Amino acid sequence: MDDQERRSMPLFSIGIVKKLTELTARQIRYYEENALVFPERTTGNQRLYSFHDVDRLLEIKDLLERGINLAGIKHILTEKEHKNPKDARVTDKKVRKMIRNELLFETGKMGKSNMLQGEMSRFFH
DNA sequence: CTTCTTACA
DNA sequence: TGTAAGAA
Repeated sequence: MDDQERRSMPLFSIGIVKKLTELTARQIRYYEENALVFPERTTGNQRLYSFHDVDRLLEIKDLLERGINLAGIKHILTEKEHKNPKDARVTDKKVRKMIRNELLFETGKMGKSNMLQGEMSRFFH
């Protein structure tokens, strides 16, 4: 099995992930509700996170600390998946640009409240 | 004892 | 987000 498979292997309980990410169980579950991470489940319905999931959570945590909301983070992560179907990574330059735009959006410097998904997409490109 | 879901401050 | 409840 290759690296990709290993990184996607469901291995950690939410308790381990809490320690690894420094996030609360509440947050970890909440981000799942918002489709930011997709942990597997055991037969007993227990969540199992992979290295990939942990990486995503750390990224979410970082973005959150930069003042970006879940919607913005979702777009950024979705963009990365779109641009990186496999491994190729998004340039730091592009990430900074998306973060800057998100911050502007948040600050409301361009009339926030109800920007539609379509506009949001164009906004990020 | 840990985790899950649901609901409420 | 935190936390309480009751179940698993």
